[in-house]
Amino acid sequence: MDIASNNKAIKLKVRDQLLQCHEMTTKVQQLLSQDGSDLGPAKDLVEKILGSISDTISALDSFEPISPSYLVTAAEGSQNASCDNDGKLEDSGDRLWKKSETWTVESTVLEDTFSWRKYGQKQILNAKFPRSYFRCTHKYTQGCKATKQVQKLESEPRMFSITYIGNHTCNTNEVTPKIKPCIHHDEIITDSEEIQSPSLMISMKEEEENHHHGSSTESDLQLVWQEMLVFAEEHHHHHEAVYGCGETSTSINGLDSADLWSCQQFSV
DNA sequence: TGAATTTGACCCAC
DNA sequence: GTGGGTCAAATTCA
Repeated sequence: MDIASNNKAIKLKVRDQLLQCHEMTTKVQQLLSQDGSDLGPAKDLVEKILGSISDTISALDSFEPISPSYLVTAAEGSQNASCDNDGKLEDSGDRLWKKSETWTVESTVLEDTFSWRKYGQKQILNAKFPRSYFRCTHKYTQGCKATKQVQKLESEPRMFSITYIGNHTCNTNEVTPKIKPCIHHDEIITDSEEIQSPSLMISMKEEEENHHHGSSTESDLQLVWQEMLVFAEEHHHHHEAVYGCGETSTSINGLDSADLWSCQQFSV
């Protein structure tokens, strides 16, 4: 494995660590919810931590598109079960792009740091809830190919299965964003009765693959983490515009749409 | 009035 | 033929 591939493996490892942090924080949140005493500030803090972790994961995913050769095993469920070296799928660049950069998040939190435009909704066979289709708002202005699909989980209607297809290639700094106040996770959570106990689980088979094949060590992990912190500090102002306040209300719209499912169609 | 969402129609892979 | 994904006109929203 070359240096670049090793760094990417380490980056995935870092994200895996973040996911574990998110899960542990979620458990703390559940414990706090069970406690009847006044722990409002603590709960708020936990929700902010969860939001920060989710943002970090999203930012980590979006900083650098992961090469198809590296994520050739990326898959999610039966839909992408054929993410092997199937020649039929690899003769098209677009299909290759899709099959190689697909991952799924199961979360009660629909928001992320990007701007999405809903372009369709379908009732899926044998599925209780419809699936919504979103594309990047900058698809036509910047040719960004990122899309996502959102569907409620039958087993846990409060949660959504969010499938991201492709990394963002858009540069939100090059467009004139609508200046809006910062939107924080706690505000979004507060705004929706659906959102009570954020729980994030990412299923990425390519991560498991790379865990096995990668040569990363704990010391490597610490070094990368320190580099990420330095990088984040150095680019704080830049990314604040991208991931903090500069973007439009992307997932808020998604949240509204998702809530409409339950309000208008399913009366959950 | 422009942007975003909805939804039926269409396309394509299986 | 069927089902999933996308398109685009109509509608709604801010």
